[in-house]
Amino acid sequence: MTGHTQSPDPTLDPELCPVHRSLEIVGDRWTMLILRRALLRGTTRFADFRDGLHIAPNILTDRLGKLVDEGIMERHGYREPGSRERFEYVLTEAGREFNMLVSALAGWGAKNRPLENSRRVDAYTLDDQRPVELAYVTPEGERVDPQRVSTRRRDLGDNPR
Amino acid sequence: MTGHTQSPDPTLDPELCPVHRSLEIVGDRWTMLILRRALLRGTTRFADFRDGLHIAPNILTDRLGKLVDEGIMERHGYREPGSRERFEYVLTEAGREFNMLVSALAGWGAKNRPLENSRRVDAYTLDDQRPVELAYVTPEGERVDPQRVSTRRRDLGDNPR
DNA sequence: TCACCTAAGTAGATTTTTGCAACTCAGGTG
DNA sequence: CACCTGAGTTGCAAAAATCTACTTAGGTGA
Repeated sequence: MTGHTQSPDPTLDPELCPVHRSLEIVGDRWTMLILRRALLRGTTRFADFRDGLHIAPNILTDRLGKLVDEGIMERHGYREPGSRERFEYVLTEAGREFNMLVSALAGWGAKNRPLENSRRVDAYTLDDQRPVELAYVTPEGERVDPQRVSTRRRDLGDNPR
Repeated sequence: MTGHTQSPDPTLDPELCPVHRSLEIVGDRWTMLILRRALLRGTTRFADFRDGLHIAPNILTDRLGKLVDEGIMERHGYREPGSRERFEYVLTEAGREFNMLVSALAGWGAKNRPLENSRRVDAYTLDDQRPVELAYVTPEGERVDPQRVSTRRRDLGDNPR
């Protein structure tokens, strides 16, 4: 009998679930596309994001502003010879750590929505350019197939509510 | 002088970037929250998603329908003793593979938005319950710190456009 | 000096998507 | 036969995204 009183579900509160906290930042239609472009192409400038993504400038302003507020990007002035000062948006350390998220998205898409002429999204070590992959590993360093991995919370019993 | 004519940027087309193809599916404010609940709590029923996420039923209908159309969930009839047939939404293999994405989101959130009382999101092997983590690894099985990994495309030179 | 250029935005009208609340529908129970 | 429950549907209001045009600040060339 699960005659439980509906406790105020704690997973509701974004504060209590790290997945939800991340999604508060990147869970809209544009932010992750902006970060992908920054991570995969090194884009930093307003006009390059705007033209490359075909995003409306007011939306881009809003999203870049939020990313700066969140400490994911920094707005830096720069000056090219013979131009006035302009601004660029560069990833912070926290922003660069979205590379695992980009790799996870790329991995899912490549496997589950394969396409003949699709571009590859590779990852490699910065120092010596060795290829790396995103994978589940045990503390002993053994790779485990994602299909053999569960993220199910064990403190819930089998109550899915 | 980069007097090149603006070639129709190929990364624009979602068809050509696996990250974009994934985001076409999970790049909105609700879909990933639904998948998180399915993966972390094993939720399958309409009312449990609705009440657990505080999502409007019309939005939930729409998102579950899309997930079914995309082959990420399957709508199954079930019957509890003394009830009529009802329906549940269960993850397919493609859907379960979003566990890496959930782990990536959880990893970013836990590291970059740490919070005292936050719930942990762990992953473990299905067969013998050993803990696993999401990590970048070389083909030889060496773990590499995400800050030492780049996902930058090398075929672009340093043109970020 | 002045017309023109560029990058980085703002501003306002329109369209689309969400959110909310109430209602429906189908079958089962007392 | 009145009521219950889960799985939705419908209609309207509110919020967000989109499209387009305009602004701003400084630099260049004539």
